[in-house]
Amino acid sequence: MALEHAILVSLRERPASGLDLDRRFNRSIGFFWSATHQQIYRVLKGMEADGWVTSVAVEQQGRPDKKVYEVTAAGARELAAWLSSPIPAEKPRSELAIRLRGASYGDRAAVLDRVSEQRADHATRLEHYEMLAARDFPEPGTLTGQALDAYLVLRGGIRLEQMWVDWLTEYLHAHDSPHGSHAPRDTEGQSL
Amino acid sequence: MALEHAILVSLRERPASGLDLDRRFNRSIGFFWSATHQQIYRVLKGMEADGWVTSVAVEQQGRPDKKVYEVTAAGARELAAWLSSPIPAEKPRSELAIRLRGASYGDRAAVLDRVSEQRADHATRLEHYEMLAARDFPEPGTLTGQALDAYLVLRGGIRLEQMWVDWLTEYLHAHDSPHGSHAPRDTEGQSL
DNA sequence: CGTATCATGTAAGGGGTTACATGATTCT
DNA sequence: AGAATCATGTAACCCCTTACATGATACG
Repeated sequence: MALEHAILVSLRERPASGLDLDRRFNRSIGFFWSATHQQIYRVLKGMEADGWVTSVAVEQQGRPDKKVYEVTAAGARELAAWLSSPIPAEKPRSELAIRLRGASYGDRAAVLDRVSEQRADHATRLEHYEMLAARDFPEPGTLTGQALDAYLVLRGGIRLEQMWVDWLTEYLHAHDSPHGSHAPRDTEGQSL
Repeated sequence: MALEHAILVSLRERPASGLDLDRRFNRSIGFFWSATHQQIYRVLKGMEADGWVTSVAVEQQGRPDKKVYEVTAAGARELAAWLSSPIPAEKPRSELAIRLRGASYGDRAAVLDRVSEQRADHATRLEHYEMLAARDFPEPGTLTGQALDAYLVLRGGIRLEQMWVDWLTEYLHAHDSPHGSHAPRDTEGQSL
């Protein structure tokens, strides 16, 4: 049930509507948790029924009204309790790893192409995260509290993307160079 | 639908019963995909109905019979097609990151304790993976085909655990030291 | 006028987890 | 006799995804 708590964190940082939250889940928070708008609206409804959040209809000019949610005292209590509760083991879920492992049971060249695409995606995301870090946190040494946490989570995103790029580079390199009887690839100009 | 294909990969490496697969999902394959035995049995039944696998009852001495599954030609075709198919974007799911991000809305000391536990877990897993790599792949440079893939996936597990240890170390250090003389140090052990 | 964006939903179904069930055999 | 392991399941539930729905206003 981490989505509820991710929403609580986001709403404590700043009140928001369902669509606002949807946008946030495509940005900072979404680096480590994803959610669709359907899910967000449904969960918000449940959270309001549980008394964790309240909503106020806000009129806008030239736009439909929106329901802006904020965290109640009960919601803040729930979040605090959750933050101190034991962390269940994270269960791995990487489809790409299965493909890497099973590559010899299909068209290896095709798999390597997919891996190259994937590496390019991760490299792009890595650049994006690094840009965000430089833009939003130019002086990390001075940060404290919530801003420091936000920065450190972004650092995690950078580390994770860097790991993917490194790993996939190792995979491609191991399959390209040593017994290089495969088709020549190396489309992406990637350093090693 | 990656579980079916993870099972196909595993069964192509070697035929197995449901419980065998369950054990494998706590080992090599499980480094990047987890599954409970209930799920495995249910999915195996569906796969047999679809004609992707067949089972043979095998008698054992002093133990109950077991149903050993192996991949059919249709299953092999399905796996090959899947391996060449586009890879959907991996959707992040890290409860720990949400806790890091939200730490200032609860008892920070308690959160830091949880993070320490988590770091210790990842460090233990890292050691375990490195032991497996040293034991099972003493000469990585000589590997090819399926064995090379298995090794490279294990390398990914090592990289991932290393990333967690480094990240959580950075987090703890940033919140421990009074003044962030911030030099996020990597332990990035470079590969072959 | 048609398309895009803002904003909030409903409905159906897939995938996964948790709890419980069953029956045999080996170990202490 | 009791516990642990081997081996295979059922049932209920929860979370999430995919597809579809609605109605407004802004843009070209």
